[in-house]
Amino acid sequence: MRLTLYTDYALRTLIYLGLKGDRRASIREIAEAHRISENHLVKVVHRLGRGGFVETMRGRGGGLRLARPAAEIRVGDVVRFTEEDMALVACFQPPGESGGCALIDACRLQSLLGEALAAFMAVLDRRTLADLLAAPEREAVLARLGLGPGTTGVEAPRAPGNGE
Amino acid sequence: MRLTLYTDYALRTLIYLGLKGDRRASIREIAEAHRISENHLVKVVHRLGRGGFVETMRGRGGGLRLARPAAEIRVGDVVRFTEEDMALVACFQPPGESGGCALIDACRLQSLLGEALAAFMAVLDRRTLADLLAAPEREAVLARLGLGPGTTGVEAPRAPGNGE
DNA sequence: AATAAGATGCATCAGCAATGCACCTTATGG
DNA sequence: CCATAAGGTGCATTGCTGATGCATCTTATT
Ligand code: SF4
Ligand code: SF4
Repeated sequence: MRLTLYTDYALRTLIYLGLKGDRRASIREIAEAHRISENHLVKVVHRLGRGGFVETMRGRGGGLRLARPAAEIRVGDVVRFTEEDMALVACFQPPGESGGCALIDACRLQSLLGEALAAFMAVLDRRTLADLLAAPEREAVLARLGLGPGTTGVEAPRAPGNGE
Repeated sequence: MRLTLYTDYALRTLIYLGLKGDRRASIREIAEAHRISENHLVKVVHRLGRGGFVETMRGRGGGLRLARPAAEIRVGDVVRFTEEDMALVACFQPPGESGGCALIDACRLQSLLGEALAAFMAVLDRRTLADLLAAPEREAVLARLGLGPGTTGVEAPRAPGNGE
């Protein structure tokens, strides 16, 4: 019962971008702030881009930023999108693959687990990225990430220029 | 986001034992019925025994059966007991281990995931093994497992003697 | 004794998440 | 236009750990 690091990295990235507001961030910058593998993060970011969560821009002065306001990015959607394998048990995936349980089609456990998973996701769907950013501990996060205070664009979403 | 096969095997075993009622079953028997590794099941059963879910008996004529009535075995408890690693993300386990996230102590995601996990387990805690056995598809399960009908003790919970 | 069960520990396998590397593509700037 | 700084893409490698197999011991029945 574990989420992949991949998913957590995706969420960390979104948090970082949310704190940074309008300004773009490069993959390297984010990887260094979090002390995580840059190579791995490349794939995470790319996927987030294809999923419409972040907007990437190549070339000099490029980088990434949130594609939508933080308040419109539901945590549940991110998890659903980045976590590849949401099959709690073997029978969740289409039959014929990986063994196949003898009880399939006649097992109540199956639906119970499905129900539990739905409850899990429901909690995550109730919150957006903005909720994660609004934490009172925000300043502490900023410090840990090496971002200065007052530069997040969160309390001043209408930053004049987005020039990097 | 996956439960281990270990956990699923444990639940399958309990379902099997529940259907079998008072009669003991051997590990081999259960493994064959479910077409799963006997060696692996040995460990599962052993752990279930240490956890007080099943009652094992060695030697000839030995085997295992439920240690408590099915209605008193909560699904959530079984999952909690058999699933070793319930740390959804790295930060769930005590600090100092496996990297350590830069956001720890200041991350809202952490508590949100904890909340979601609690919701997940709450669903499982609401049901007992008896609920899994009472499914209308019971006959189908019995057939698939090679157990004859009318021998489960489920519809006749007040079996006169518990003699094996 | 012989046999049929579970108990226990160790070795091995296999899948896949995680990581690294090489190279390509796109954009900016001078 | 070329140099450079970004992201895009594919493939190779590593490492963890769940899953499996095997050998041996212990316990109980007949
Ligand atoms: S026992 Fe039930 S939940 Fe588990 S794999 Fe079989 S059908 Fe699915
Ligand atoms: S980002 Fe938050 S949830 Fe993820 S590991 Fe760090 S502290 Fe935990």
